Amino acid sequence: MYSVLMSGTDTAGKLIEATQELLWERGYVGTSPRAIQQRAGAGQGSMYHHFGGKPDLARAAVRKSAEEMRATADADLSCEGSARQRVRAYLSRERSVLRGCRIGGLAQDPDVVADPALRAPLQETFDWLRSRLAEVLEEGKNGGEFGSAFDPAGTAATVVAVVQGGYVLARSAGDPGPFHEAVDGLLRLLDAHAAEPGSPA
Amino acid sequence: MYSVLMSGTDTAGKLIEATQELLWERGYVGTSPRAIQQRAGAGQGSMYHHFGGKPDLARAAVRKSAEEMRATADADLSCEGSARQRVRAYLSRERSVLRGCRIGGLAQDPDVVADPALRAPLQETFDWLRSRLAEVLEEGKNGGEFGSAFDPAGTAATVVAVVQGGYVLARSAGDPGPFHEAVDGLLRLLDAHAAEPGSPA
DNA sequence: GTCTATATATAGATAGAC
DNA sequence: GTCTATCTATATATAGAC
Repeated sequence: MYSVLMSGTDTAGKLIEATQELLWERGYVGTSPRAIQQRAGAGQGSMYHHFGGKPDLARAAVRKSAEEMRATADADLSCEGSARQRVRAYLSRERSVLRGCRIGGLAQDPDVVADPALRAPLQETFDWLRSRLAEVLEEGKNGGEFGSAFDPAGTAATVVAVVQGGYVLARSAGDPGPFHEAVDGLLRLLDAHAAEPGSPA
Repeated sequence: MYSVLMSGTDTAGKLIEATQELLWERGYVGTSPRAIQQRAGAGQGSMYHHFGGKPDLARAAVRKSAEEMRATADADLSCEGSARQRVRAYLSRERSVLRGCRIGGLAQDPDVVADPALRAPLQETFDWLRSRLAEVLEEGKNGGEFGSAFDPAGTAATVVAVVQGGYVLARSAGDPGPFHEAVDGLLRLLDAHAAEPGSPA
């Protein structure tokens, strides 16, 4: 198995990176081996030497994208500040909204959800993200940032869904606006759950 | 132009309905004219007699699906009850969660967002839905259901995003669970915005 | 209106030379 | 490891008979 830790300077690495890009832009069904080879600057022979075919290459590319996405999210959620500030940092990070989510976008593809090896990185990424957000929100609740009725796990699922759904609304509108409206609406709802001023910090 | 009001008993209607189903199941890129003809029980000649080709047929099918989706949502949001009850009715309606949204799912398809005539029904549907939800929430706020800091328009965008994102999480997990967790988390956040008991009904 | 024949391009992969 | 040739199936459509 090709190590995901290598950078894309060798042929196999370039093929993986080209596949990552194309899966993001065109989805799995819309990505052809030919397009991958052209973008990677590699020939047919190279691709089928290093990988068993399109599904095999796609599995490597999706795993790598999932790892990168987790690292990015973890950086936001592990920064300095209160739980509320860290969730806000995650939600307000600059994104190329109209491109959508590299991982979430693949969930629409029937051939991806039908192949356990292709779907697994999606499931693992969102499971991890929800649980990491729940952890942060739980810390905030324990620290007195939220009231006693506040539900960290449920709220974590809502936060992730707003981001993924925001992408859908933005792409449908051809405009990043709806993404930001959905996120801002969520942040206001979260503020309403804030504990009374003067609660334990 | 083929009237969207006719039922699918004639050939053109059957072609449109077959296309609606396939777009939902396989997306635009993943749907071939051949598959449409087979599902509709129509031949090549029929399809190209009634429609100019795949894009033309897809435009008719997407417009029809969008109309149907708006009618369904409007039924929930126009029912009896408080604003909170109507939004809850919309969010808690029974859905085939793992199939995803017929309209939102198409936003992932690059050929859909690139074609203004194909993307327009998506944009119009979500614009309408957000504005209809904002209307309901505004009525609720005016009726004293929510506090003065409550933002109907922002919350409406959040509600729509949670549903669309919930589909993404569920399909990624191969399990409807995450959809319902995201929706439940949202409903709890909304409850936190409730006005004090005793406010004007 | 519907059918069959035909046409070009691409998808996705294998074989074997170098 | 990489290249070129080759292969079968499908995508997407046009032409013209009936």
